[in-house]
Amino acid sequence: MASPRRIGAPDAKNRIVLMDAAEQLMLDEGYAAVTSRSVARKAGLKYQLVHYYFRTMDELLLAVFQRRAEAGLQRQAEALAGPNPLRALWEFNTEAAAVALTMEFAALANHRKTIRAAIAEYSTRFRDAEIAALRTLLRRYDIDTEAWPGPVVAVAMASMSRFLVLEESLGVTGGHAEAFDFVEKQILRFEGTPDNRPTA
Amino acid sequence: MASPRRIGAPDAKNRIVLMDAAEQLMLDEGYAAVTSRSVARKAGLKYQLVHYYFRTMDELLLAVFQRRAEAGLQRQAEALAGPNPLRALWEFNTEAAAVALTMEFAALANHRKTIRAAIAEYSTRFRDAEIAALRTLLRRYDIDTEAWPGPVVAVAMASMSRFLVLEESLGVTGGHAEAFDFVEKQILRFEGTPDNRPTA
DNA sequence: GTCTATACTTCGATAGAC
DNA sequence: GTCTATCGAAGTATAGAC
Repeated sequence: MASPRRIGAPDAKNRIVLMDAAEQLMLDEGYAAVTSRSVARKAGLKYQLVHYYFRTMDELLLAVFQRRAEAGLQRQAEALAGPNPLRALWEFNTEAAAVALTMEFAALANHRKTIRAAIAEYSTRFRDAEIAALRTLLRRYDIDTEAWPGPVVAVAMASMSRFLVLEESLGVTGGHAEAFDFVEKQILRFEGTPDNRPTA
Repeated sequence: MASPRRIGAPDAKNRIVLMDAAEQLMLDEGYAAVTSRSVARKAGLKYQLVHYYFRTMDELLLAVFQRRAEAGLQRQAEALAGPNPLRALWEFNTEAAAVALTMEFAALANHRKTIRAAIAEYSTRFRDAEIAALRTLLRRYDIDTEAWPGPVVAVAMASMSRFLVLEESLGVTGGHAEAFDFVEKQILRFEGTPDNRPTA
């Protein structure tokens, strides 16, 4: 399995450049467009360099995913620790680029074992953090957690946010205005606007 | 644009066989694995025949999508017209194969114009039917449509069902048991079990 | 309707010189 | 660390014989 081939340092500048190019390509044209040649072209390098920094294309894709996932976990933690966790979480989960990239990796995961394992691991960590945060949050806002358990609210928020963003990117908007309005009302009710917390 | 090349009849048997093979490949290995050679191999035909029945690979993919979408609209209409529309809609939207195929096409749509247009069109028709049905349904079940507008419930059901199925296929299950349980309780409340309508 | 033959492109990956 | 050179495999698509 292991190759005796030489490999570039993990912190080399060109390694980062190649990862940036791969990520951008994935967003613009989908994972199928991420080839060693296309990545190198976008990075302004020779395509053989891709194979010098990454043993296989899977290794490159995996590195791109892990970098974003780690950064995402960091940002999620900050959002949940802030003064308006509900709003911050919703906004974090409706970032168009992040959702698009996640969907692309999810599609890729259907037939790439290593990607699949990485997605499963990070998704679980994201979900666990959301559930833990929502449990305490719902209690703080005096919400009936018998009728609205934390895990249910977490799944509902995660699914609706991603789904709405995904559909909008495809040009589908039926019911979106009402859905966004509904979510906004709930957030307003418990956290008000970012600058204006409700008194109740 | 138009080619003078000969093309097979739309109802030819091998055309159907090729579409079946393409669909199965898409489910098993993702859209990137759907090539003229792989499709023909699975169908037990020469790969040149793919180009005889379909001018381009896009045309094949589009035909596969449209066939499933039309069948789906038909089944959705039946579900919504039945005695337990809420349960039927939920079950219809949580069919693993259908969700997987939809997600694969959604990913494909990011960089294939013709697929994108088809997805947008059919998704809108699906959503419109769901919203129309839920509007009358919520009224029938005496649900406060001020607090729970039809479009909001439609979007929530559509997003949660697909999201849960997608995550399970990746091996992510955090919060799923609670979410499925929550949905089941709501359906039970308004429609009971399939054989046992509630009295209230 | 199905076949052979073919043209052309792009891919991942490696070896070895500089 | 980057280059040239190259391999073999796979892809889309078309022409023309049968």
